[in-house]
Amino acid sequence: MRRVCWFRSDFRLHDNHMLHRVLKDAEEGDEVAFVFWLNPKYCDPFDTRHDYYFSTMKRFMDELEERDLGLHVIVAETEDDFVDQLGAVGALYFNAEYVEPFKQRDDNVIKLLGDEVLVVRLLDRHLFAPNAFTKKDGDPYKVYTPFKKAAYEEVPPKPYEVSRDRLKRLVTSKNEVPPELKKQFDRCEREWKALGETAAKRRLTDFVNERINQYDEDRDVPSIAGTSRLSPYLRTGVLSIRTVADAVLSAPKSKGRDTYYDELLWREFYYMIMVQFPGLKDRPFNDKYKHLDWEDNDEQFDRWCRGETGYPIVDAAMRQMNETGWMHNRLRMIVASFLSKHLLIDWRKGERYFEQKLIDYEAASNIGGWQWAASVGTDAVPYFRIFNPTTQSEKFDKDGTFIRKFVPELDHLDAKAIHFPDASERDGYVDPIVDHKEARARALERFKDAQ
DNA sequence: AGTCGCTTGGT
DNA sequence: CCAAGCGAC
Repeated sequence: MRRVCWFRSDFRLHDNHMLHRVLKDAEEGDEVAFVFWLNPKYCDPFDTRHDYYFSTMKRFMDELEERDLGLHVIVAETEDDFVDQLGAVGALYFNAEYVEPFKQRDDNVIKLLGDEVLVVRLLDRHLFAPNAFTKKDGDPYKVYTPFKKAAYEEVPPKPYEVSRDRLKRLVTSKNEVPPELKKQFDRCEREWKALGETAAKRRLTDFVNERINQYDEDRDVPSIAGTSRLSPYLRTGVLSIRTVADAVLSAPKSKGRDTYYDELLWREFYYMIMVQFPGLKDRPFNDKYKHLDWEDNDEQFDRWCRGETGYPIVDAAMRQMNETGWMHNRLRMIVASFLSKHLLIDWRKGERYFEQKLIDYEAASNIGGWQWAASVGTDAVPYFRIFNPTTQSEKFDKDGTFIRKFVPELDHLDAKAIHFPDASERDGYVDPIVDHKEARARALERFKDAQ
């Protein structure tokens, strides 16, 4: 039998549910093929996240080749065409996606394959199934804390073993780089550091050994590497969430460790919410804010995107994302609060801008985070908790180290002035596009109207 | 996973 | 002046 493993965002050989399972199922005389569907539709416009994704894929293919394995790449724009090009399939294996449009795509492919083909769709990208926890009445949780309590009762799954030797014996596919893929590889210009499985595991080990104990405090300071910085690996599947959880829970108990594990559970929570309540990319969880009167100000939105709001911490954060494809989490909260409260611009525009730019974009986490910051989500920040960007800056970027890095025109200012330079100190920098006090009052009023 | 404005009690 | 405490948003 020909067993096909369909790689999507899971560029790794270790702890891969799909690979573990196919090796378990394969019998004498079977062959295993690795396939990848390249859909040119999703490659334009080619932004930083594409650069990161395809650079990661290239690295993965190099690693496969070293082991005498390879990826059969299919170029197709429709599910029909993809299934046609799959060739003979006895069984199809893949790690499940639960969020649209990917779930629908997978459903369509399964349908086209017909009843003759064994389809094995596996939980891999998360620790727990999206329906693993429900309240006593059977409804899904809508509030994080009780969800977390339920999740703490459960032991997360251990990493899945994948035998390299058995892979080598069974896998017959070889690397192929059709012109369309070559084109994407050629468009990659960035020098990404630390791509691939080995680098990812090293970063995990380093975080768990050296930094996790201080995570609860250090994670809020954008100028230091206090966070795990594992999200790009989780996004591309270079690192498995089980491997992460296993390493974290094996570390000595500490406040930092528990806080970090809670962050993994926030990731589980938001994905569970997205599965249980479809459509949240386009509508707020809280119906009350369905018709909130957002400002339609393209100029201010563009200024926010470019990092030219005149609030140094906001601009530094946006420039970090524009330049590197990643933004520190404390800053994600600050810029999201600024867009949705100070500018009163629809959170969906910000969510989509993040989608375009972030190399670690996960729909559920991003949408959950945006709805949280904009106060329109489940278990969101109350609308009257409005971040003061200057206060946040003074608190978490005390001496302005982070601002100096991404807004060099302010580097000459001292640690006091840099958080919000006054008119005489703004030479070469933009004036603030809104007044904090006025903007705050306007947001309070607007949200109050919707109560 | 807030901030503001006010009071109180200190210099 | 300023820190700490508090209720309100």
